[in-house]
Amino acid sequence: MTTAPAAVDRRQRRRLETIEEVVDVAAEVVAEQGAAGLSIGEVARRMGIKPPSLYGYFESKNAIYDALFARGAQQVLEVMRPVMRAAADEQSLETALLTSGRTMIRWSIEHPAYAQLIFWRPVPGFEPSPAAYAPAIALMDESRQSFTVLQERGLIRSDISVDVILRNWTILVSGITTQQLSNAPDEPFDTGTFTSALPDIVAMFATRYAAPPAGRQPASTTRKVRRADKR
Amino acid sequence: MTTAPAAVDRRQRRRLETIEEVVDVAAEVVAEQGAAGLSIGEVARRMGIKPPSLYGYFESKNAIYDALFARGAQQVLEVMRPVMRAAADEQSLETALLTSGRTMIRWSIEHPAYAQLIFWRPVPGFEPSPAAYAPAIALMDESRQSFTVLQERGLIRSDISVDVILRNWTILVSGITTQQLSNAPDEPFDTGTFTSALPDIVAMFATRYAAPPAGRQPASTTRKVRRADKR
DNA sequence: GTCTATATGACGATAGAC
DNA sequence: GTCTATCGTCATATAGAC
Repeated sequence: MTTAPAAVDRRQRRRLETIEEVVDVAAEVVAEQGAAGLSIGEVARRMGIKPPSLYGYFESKNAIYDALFARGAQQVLEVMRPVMRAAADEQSLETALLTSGRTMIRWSIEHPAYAQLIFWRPVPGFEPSPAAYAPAIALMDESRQSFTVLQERGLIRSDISVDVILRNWTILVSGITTQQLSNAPDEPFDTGTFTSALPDIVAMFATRYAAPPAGRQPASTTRKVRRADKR
Repeated sequence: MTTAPAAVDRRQRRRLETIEEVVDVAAEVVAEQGAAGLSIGEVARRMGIKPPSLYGYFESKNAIYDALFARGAQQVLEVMRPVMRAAADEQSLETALLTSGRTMIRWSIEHPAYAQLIFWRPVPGFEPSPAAYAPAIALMDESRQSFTVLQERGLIRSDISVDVILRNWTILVSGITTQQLSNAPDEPFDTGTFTSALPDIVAMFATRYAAPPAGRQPASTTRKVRRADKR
């Protein structure tokens, strides 16, 4: 029969492969031309088909953006998940942040096409669908979870909420990534002008938010760290 | 005579006014649609003229982007210059950074059209001309100058180069701005989720880079600030 | 079912009439 | 100095070949 399961599967599989190829090619184009430089015609040209054929797989250009966003968010989640799990078991806040920050920023620098789409909003009129956005939310949830564990383990000051810690940490990661991508996008992660600042930035953050060693905290309220903390 | 100086001046002035109007309208469009959403047709429509007429004033769409970049960079320089001068005379690194950081970030949040163009690279193929970029360079130069003064006045640690300080400071400012603009662009500066982090971030930075008070610095090499500073 | 052919309207840009 | 006319390309849509 023409509708036998095997045939359906084969066709379905072929279709999914094509969809993947579209996203692959779109990612190439975005990597070369920037997120706003994606065109359906260019994708079709590289695939050796005509632009209208793409509409059999994606109902609009924004749907391709959405697939790119989804794939990027999914990849970064997969890359970050084991690192965040390991970070929660780290011996100090500083090493935990250094490894997870390095992984996150390296991925962003090495996948600027996805990073632009996820970190910035370069495409007018495009908003990621809830499904595409889900991994990004999961990433934030797991980050919050890791910080919570670190705080419970006594490596993070207990007088500051995890949400504030997380917000401030995302600011730092976003700052390094943005500066590197917009000012020197061709520098590799390992020798980047701004990526090289990560140890500095992490030390800064850890000095402020790491829990002070037990028994070393005087009753005095004039400690520098305390004083500056009115919020 | 038709080419008498007075007539030339009047025509020249009229022309410059029109050029200004084009940039005004383009700024409106970019504020509404994002940097990549600018179209010559839309600008012409709002001005009540036809698209080709714009080519009498700008030779290309990128030339309009360039004018926008130049105006934005010029404005931010003018806004920042007095603040940076004052910052150099401030009583502490923390207050100096708080006022200048607040001014810079507030301007960026309140002028997202220009900020996008200056901080990010949202338009494929557009690079600002040297002339348009000049104010941005001047801003960096004056920032470096301010930090140098603060270091000479003993408010900044003398064992770290001004360039590293400046780089790390731009990372923090860029991080706050980017997070606010891309995650909650409609929040005003005063109550923004990320702009509210500025005092925290500044305190973090100042705790690390402010010169320790004279006479309070022990010979010990185990000071926290020192230890984390291998670079 | 998936493609090609074709059409529409907006875009950036140019040439030339007035 | 502004217009009309026009070009090539773009995203998008539909009809129909195979």
